[in-house]
Order: sequence, then C-alpha cells, then structure tokens
Amino acid sequence: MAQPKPAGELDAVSMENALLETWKQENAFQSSIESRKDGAPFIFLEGPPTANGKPGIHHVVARAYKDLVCRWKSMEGFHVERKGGWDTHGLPVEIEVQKRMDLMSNEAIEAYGMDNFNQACRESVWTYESAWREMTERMAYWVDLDNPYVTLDNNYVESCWWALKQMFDKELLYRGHKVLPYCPQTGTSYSSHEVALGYKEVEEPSVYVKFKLNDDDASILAWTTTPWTLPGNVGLAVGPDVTYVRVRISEDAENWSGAGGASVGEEVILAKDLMKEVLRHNVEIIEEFHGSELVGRSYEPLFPGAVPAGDSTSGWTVLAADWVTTTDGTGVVHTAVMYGEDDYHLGMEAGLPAYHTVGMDGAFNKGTHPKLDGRYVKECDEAIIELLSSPKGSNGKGPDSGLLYREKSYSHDYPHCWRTDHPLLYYAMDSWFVKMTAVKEKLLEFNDGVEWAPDWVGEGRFGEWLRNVKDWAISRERYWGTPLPVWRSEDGEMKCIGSIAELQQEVAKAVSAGISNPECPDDVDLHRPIVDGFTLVSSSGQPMQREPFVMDCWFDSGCAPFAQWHHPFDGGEKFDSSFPVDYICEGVDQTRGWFYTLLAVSTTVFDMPAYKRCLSLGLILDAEGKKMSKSRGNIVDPWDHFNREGADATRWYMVTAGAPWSPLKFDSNGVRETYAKMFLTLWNIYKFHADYAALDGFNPETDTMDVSQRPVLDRWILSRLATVANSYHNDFKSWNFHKACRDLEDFVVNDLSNWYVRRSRRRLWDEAENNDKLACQNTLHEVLTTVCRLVAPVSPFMVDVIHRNLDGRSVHQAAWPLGVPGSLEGATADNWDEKAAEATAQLPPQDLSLEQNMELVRELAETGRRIRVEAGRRQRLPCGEGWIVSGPDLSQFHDILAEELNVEHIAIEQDLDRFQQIELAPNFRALAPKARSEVNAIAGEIKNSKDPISMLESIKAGTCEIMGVKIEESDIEVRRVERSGFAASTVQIGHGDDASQISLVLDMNDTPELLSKGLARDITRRIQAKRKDLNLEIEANIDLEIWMSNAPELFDDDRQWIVNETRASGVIFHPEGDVISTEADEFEVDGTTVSFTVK
RNA sequence: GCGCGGGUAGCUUAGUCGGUUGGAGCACCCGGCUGAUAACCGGGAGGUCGCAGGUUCAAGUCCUGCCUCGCGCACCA
Repeated sequence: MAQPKPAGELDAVSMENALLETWKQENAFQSSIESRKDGAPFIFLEGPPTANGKPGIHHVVARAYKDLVCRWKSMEGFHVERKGGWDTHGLPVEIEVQKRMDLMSNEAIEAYGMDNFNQACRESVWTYESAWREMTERMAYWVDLDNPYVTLDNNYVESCWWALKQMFDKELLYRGHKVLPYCPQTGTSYSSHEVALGYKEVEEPSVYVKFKLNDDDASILAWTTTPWTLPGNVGLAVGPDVTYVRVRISEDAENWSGAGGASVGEEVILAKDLMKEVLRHNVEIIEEFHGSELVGRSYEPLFPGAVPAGDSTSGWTVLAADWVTTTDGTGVVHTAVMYGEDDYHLGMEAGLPAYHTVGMDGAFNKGTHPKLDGRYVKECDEAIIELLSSPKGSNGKGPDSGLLYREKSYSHDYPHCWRTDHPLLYYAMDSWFVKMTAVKEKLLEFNDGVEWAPDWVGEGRFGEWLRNVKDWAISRERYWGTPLPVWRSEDGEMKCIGSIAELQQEVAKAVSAGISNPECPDDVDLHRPIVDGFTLVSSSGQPMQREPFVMDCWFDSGCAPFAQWHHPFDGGEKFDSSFPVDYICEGVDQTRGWFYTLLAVSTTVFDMPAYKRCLSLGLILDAEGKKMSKSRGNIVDPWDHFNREGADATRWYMVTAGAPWSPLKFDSNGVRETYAKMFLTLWNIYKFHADYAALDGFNPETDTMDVSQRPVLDRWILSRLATVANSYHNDFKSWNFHKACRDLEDFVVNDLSNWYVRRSRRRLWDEAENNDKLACQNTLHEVLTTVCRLVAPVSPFMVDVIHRNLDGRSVHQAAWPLGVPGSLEGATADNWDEKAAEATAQLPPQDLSLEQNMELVRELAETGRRIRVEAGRRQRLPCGEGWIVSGPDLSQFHDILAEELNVEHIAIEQDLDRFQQIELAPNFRALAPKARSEVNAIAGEIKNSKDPISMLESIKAGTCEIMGVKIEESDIEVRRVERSGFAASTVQIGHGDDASQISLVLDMNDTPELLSKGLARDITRRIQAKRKDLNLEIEANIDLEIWMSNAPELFDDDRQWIVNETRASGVIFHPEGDVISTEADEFEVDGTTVSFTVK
C-alpha cells in the first residue's frame, strides 16, 4: 500500500502511452503471468492472424475479447500463458506477391523460379508485422509476440507433417478424383470454406437442348446453365418416379425471340410438371409414363468425338437418379461426368466415359469441335448456341430445326475466385482428401461438449456444418505452403513422411538404391522447391516423386494446438498439459474456418476435441450497418481512437455496445461518449479522493475504520459495490460482458459519482481530523480499488494508474474481487486451485434492504425537485418542513434527505389520510384465473370505485363480491396517492407484493428566517461561481463587497455563513442606497437585486 | 430456396414468467443545480414496438404468414 498522491489533470492518451512505457520497463505482462504460476492453468489459444494485411478496428475487437478473458482469468488466480501466432502460408500471400511482381499465371511463376517466388512470399508475410505489433501493444493486448508460433517455421511444418502422417496411417488421407471448384487463372481448386467467400450474382444464358433419341424421332429436352459443359455430355438423368410426357408440337409459336425453336410435328419428352414452364409451343400430349421407362434409351452425342466412348457401354444413354426433381429445368439432367459433383458420382456408378473436354487452363481440348478447340470455355456460350441451333444441330443428326429448343437468361449466385474474381469451374481433378465423413459422429460428439457462446452457433451454424460434413480437400496446386509430404511411384505406391528424420532416412535409402539426391541436412527447408528435389525409393525399387501439392493453409492453423510447441518432437510435455485448450475466441466467420479445422485436425489425429469453450464474435459493421471492407473504404483506423479517446474508452465502448456475438455497428461517436461518461467520471472521482487523501496524508493501511462504524451512506455504497461486483462476475461467467460493463458503468456514474461522491463532498472539505472524513476516505479507497479491479480486464490503463496510486500495486497483479471458493466453476473446474480462491479479496457486506431504502430516498429527492418546480419555489430557498407519509422507515436518511430537499426539518406524518388517499388496483395475475373473461369488467369496478376505503374494508372482511367473484386481498394492490391541492407527490417503488408507496409533502410557507437563508445561499453560489471564473485557488481568500436592494432581512448567522463559505477575509455589506461599484456583478432573485465584487 | 440472428423514439439500445402506464443514453427545447466532471437533476417534445393475421380476459413478449437487414448453407442440373 502507498499513500495516495494528488491525481492531476487527465490526458488519457499520454497517460496510456506513459503507462505502456512503465509496463515495458517492469516487464508487467510476463510478471503478471509469473505471479500466478502456482495457480491452475487456463489455456488460451491465439488464432493466428496474417500479417500481410493492415490491422483494422475489427481486429481490435477480437483481440479485446481475447485479452479480456485472459486478464480476468489471470486475476482469478489462473496461470494464463498467451503465445502469439502468425499465419504465413497460403493463397492470399501468393496473390499479393503475384500482383506486385506481375506474375499472374503459374507459367510466369515457374519461369521466374519457384525458389525466388517463395522467397518473396516468405518476406511478404511480414509486411505489416510492425503495424500489427504496434496496434497490439497500443491496445494493451497482452500476448507474447516475442516467441510466437509461425506457420512457416520448419518446426511448425514438421508438426503438420507429423499430423498428416497420423491421418495417413489411419487411412483417413486419400488421393481422389473429385469435382471441385477450380480457378483456371490461379490454377487451383478450393475447399468449400474458400468457395463460400466468392459467391456473386451473375446473369448467364441457360439453354434447353434437344437430345435426339436413337431409333425414335423424338428428342429428350434437358436444361443447363453452363453451355460449356455440353460437349462433355455423356448421359441424361431422369427421376424414375417422375412422370414424363411425350408431346407433339401442334402449331408454330408466336413471338419467338432468340435462338432455337421447333417445327410442327416434332416430338419432345420432358417432365409433365414442367411443360408450362418450358414449352413455348402449343402441343398435344401423346403419351405419359414414369422416368423408369426411359432408362436405358440411347441418344445421339451432341458433339461426336469430343469424348471417346472407351469401353463404356452406358455412354449417351438415359440413367435413373433419385435426386432429380422437377423444381426447375425439364426434369431431365444433362450429365457431364467431369464437371459436376452429382454428374461425377452418377458417371462412376453407371460407368460413363470419364474424359475431359476442358484443360486445366480452362480452354477446350483439341478434338472437341473445330470451332471450340483451344478457346476459354466461358467465352464459348455463343458459339455453342450457334452450333446447336444450326439446321440438324451440332451433330447433324437432329431435326431440321436444330438441337436448341430455346435459350433463357438465368440469374443465380455463382462461385467466383475470392482472389481474382474469375468464375470458378466445377472440374474433376486429382486431389488429396481427409476423410472427414468417416469421423462425422465423433465431430458431432465433440462439438456437443464444447461450451459455445452464443450457444446457437454451436448447435445451429456449426452443428449444421458438421452434419453435412464433406471430405476435406486439402491439396492445392500451389507453391507457397506446407508441402504435402507424400511421395508416390508410378505404380501407385505411396509413402507419407512424418518428420525430417524420416525424410533423411528415406533419402539415404534411395541413395543407396542408386537414386541420386541432394543433401538432406537436419535443417533442410521443408518448403518447395527443396522438398520436390528429393526422390525416394519404393519397396520394389521404383523412384518416388513428391505429390506436387501444398496444403490448404487452414490445415496449418488447425494444427496450432500442437504445432506451436513443435509437438511431438519437443518431448510432448508442453502439449500434454495444454490440450484441449480452455478458450478460443474469433469472429463468427471462423466457424467454417479455424473453429472447424481445429476440430477436424484434433478429431482425426487425437480423437479428441481441440477446445472446451469458444466465443464466437459478431461481425463489425460501420456506423451504417455495412460490413467493413477494403473495397468499400469504410474501415475505421483504430489509431483514430487510440490517439483521441484512448484504448480504454475504445475497448470499453466495444464491449458495452452490444453482446459479443451481435454484429457491432462501430460508431465513432460512441467511443467519445464512453470516454466522457465512464472514464472522465471515474477519473474525477479518483481525483477527488486522491487530492484530499494526499492533502490529509491519508494512509489506507493504518487509518482504517470498520465498515459497521461508518455512516449509512458509506454502508450503502459498499453494499451496492458488493451487489454490482457479484452480478458483474456472474455476467462474465455467462459471457454477458456487455451487461456486466453496462451495469458497472451505471454504478460508477450514478451510484458512486452522482450520489455518493456528490453527497460526500463536504465531508472531505473539512480540514480537521474526524471520523466521518476517515470513513469516507476508507470507503472511497475500497470502492475505487475494487472498481479498478473489475474494470481492469476490459480497459486496463486508467484503472492501473489509479490502483497503483491508491494501493501501491499494479491492478494487474491484484486479485479478482470475488473470493468465494468455487466462484471459478466453469473455468477449469476439474482442477480448481484452492490457493487461487484464497488469493482473491473479499467484498464488503451486502445489505439489500439498505439498498432498497436508499433507492427510495433518491427517488424522494428527485420528487422534491419536481414538487418545487410545480410550486414555483426555487431550489435554494429552504422549506420549513417536509413530511414523509407512509412507506418504510427512512429515519436514518432524514439528514441526507433534508439536505437534498433543502428543508429545515423532516417529519414522519402518522395521519396518512391528511395528505394521502388510497386507490385500489387489480392484480391481474391473481384475479384473472378466477374472473376469466370478466376480468376486465371486474378490474374496472375495482379501479373506478367511488369509495375505495369501504371497498378495501369489505375485501378485508371477505364480503366483497363483484359479478359473482369473491375479491380477496391478494387480488388487489392498494396504492397510496397524494391528495390534490398540496405541494406533494407520491412515488411507487417496486410492484406486486414488494410495492411500496410513499408521499412527500413540502411546506411552502415562508418565514423571515427561511428567506434569509435562501438569500444567503444564492449570494454564496454566485460568489463561488465568480471565484471559479477568476480561477482562484480553493484556499485563496477574497475581499467581498455586497449591495442589495429590495431584500429580505439577512440575519447575522447567514451573513457569517456567506463569509465562511466564500473564504472572505474582508467583507462589507453596504446599506441600501450606497453607490454600487461599476465593477460589481449583479443578479436578481425573487425580486431582490444583489450586486457584489470579489477581489 | 433452407437455416440462424436482428427490426422498439432522429441515432444507440433495455425490456424477466404474457399482466394493463414500453424504460434509458445521445441529440433538441425549457427550467434547476454545481468550487469534482466533457457532469448532474426536473420537465417537454419525440413510439403504428417491421407489416398482417391468430391465441388470450390481457401480446413489444407466444403462434402463423409476409416484408426487410445481416450472416451462413445450398445453389446444383
């Protein structure tokens, strides 16, 4: 403990910056962890940001919540280590470098040299590291950035390799041929979570195509929105139970627009339900049948030779598929095996020929059609439509009207490359997968055990995702990332390497088998192209090349719980004691990202969940509710606020603006408001206390006083403190940080500042030693230090300054002010540490009825002002008498009340009827069940009773019956209201059984004594204002002259009072008629004119 | 299209188990109070509780449908 020093003026920004310097010198972060090293561990895991983008305010929000929980748990006594992390691999990095170096194709990169390119990537990921570091430090996010995990580190990559090998050994890793969204420009396919980033609404031509049956004049109609897949068509799918019709065109269509058409007499087949939608001609139905009857029919390929038949017998026939619906199209699904997921599965089952008509560059292969070969598929829509609609169609075997029935523009959301904006092609390709479908039940089970905040993200959004889990496509045809550690021989043998040591062994084995290899040292760089250079040897002596992929960078971050410790190569201890982690926290957009990949990796590798609690944060929107994004240019720079209101106010604002999981509309004005209300007020309370404590040499350690000895006002604020701290803690436990902080702010501003401090000012002004002042100092000391501790996790700066000055220690070394053992349940309850409980402080005693009564007193004080306004009596003119009518016993508050109300004397009026009358009100809750539909009528009778007193009596006597319903005491509420005609007002506190009504009556009669007192107060107030205007020291003495006209008599006592209050050493009260100084200030009150000079 | 979360005063928001008079803060107007404060207190103005039905004696609150914003899923043929 220390004796408080004076507080000084507030400059939040420089105060925070100075404190940052102090923290740095004291190594405050590390020592705050160190000092709790005996406590139970609370494991936090940092989701690694990528430092090749500038940090924005949304990053500050996420980091504020991470920090908040870690600091809170730390103060509770937990040992909370916080390792930083950086995400450094992946497509965003490559694209950034590609743009900068103008290497917009894979050929260009390879021409430039993969090693050079990857070197550029390696450097690029640190572009904004210092910006991130500065932001992180300035906002006081305590995280260890000096020893972070970095996904490009060899150790980290090695752990990822190890993890992958675990999957490989469990046969969860496989090489497959799947249809994936693919970007020909970046030459890479995407996993579902990446695809989700790039949906855009586009309008494209869709076509209805005639597939001319063999041995039949009719054609089957099918629809597609991707004409470029038509050359790849090898089958038509129908629903076996769907009803189809064969129709004949009976007359020409009118107003035909666009390409295509059909002649009278032509026959087409389609789903019955869709005739109206599809057909533009009048037709006659020839036949109706189920899809199953179509199965097996064969038709003419649209582009003969584009796809070789191979040994397939089912090519270009009609197939059955359950998933075919009649919601759109024609009820017949055009199937191009290589360009649709359903198509691919169907094709594999049915044995359709599986050949590409499109190359990896997005252009048609040679041999597709002379007019299409080598052209980018998305630019061929027109050409294909033209070919189809030519007479007899593209294959020359169709009807004279061609193979196109009609075209229609179609708008839908279509996936686009989230980096380059190009439309993605669904494309069957070689890829590596983790068999997530095999562990789906485990994923769901583990997810059930996670405490989600809010819970609906876990059950809903994330649960939904898991229930529909797909195998994870983890390979990327890219350069900068963790290389896939699988080597493969031409005959298909595969080897997955799980460590550097294993790689060295295998390389040595290959060398001794006669395969030449570069050196493979202990510190071999585990990136491309180095690892590509190694050729291993298969069991049969064949050379094995590495599969030329890197991993989805989400796999990297999913490995963070163990790769950050280089597990298992570090011996495993660090990991064993920290897994699964207690707490993670990121934006809700990570549901499919990090939240998923963490669980995916932990489930497949360890058969365990990765985290116990997950706080999922809402998006950050701008003040208009629009998502913040670089392209919109509506990103708020955190420094705007760090440099204006400071990080404390910024953080407090973010937490109080709404629930953590609700979208936050970031309003700059709100930060300012938070600063003005919360922090300025807190500072002024502190300044008030510290200045006087310093003046009086108050020593909180020795000048103590038992709470029970202190005045009621002190016991009240201490009880409030205990109540608020308790609910604060409970709200923290249920993740309702916003509620907690709003309530605390309300306590600071209203209870503490506007009532306790305002009521206590005069107590501290007294220069003599006395018990009352001592009590106040003790109370302020306790309340302030406790508030500091409660605020500290959220806004760590100002409260540390205050706490250090009052207590001598940093608030971040202090204990959370709830010392009840077990209060930490939910953290790591399994190993709750008694010591941590003992270390936390105790709160002052609670007295709820005292709190309730004070509430009433404050209500009455406000009521008094209302009465005066209504009666036109100014506040400074005292009333002789005030009566309190009914209500609980407030006698211990009469002093406070008399001062607040400015009345000479408070009395309790026993004769309630003198000022009050009663009103009866129905209690619907009790009355409704027995009164049923008559309740409103009965309620009306009760409310409007002309004689409520006798009605009450009969109710009490049990003889009151209205409309056949017996009314009992519990069916009504008795309300007391003031009688009209008095300067009085009635307030109601609470409702139902707790309700109490209380009236306040003020005596409006004047006496010479009251007029004199009132005048003295007005004069004093004006002089004080003048002193303030003149910037006089509080202790400074003044010379005072006063002139008055038309004034009531000013008694000696009141004259003396003015002199004392204004610290006047010389004073002249001029008799009426004296010449008033030209320098005098003048004011008028109730007809009296007063002039005065202050010197 | 499906799912989740919103829609309450000009703005930001609270609103418990359905209970009859929907609270705050900011901004605005009038008044008061003040030798801690960018403060505070009283009053005023400002509300179709997204819309429409329904259940109920009683709906901001429960149910159904719709509109709208945000997010996610599926966007498939």
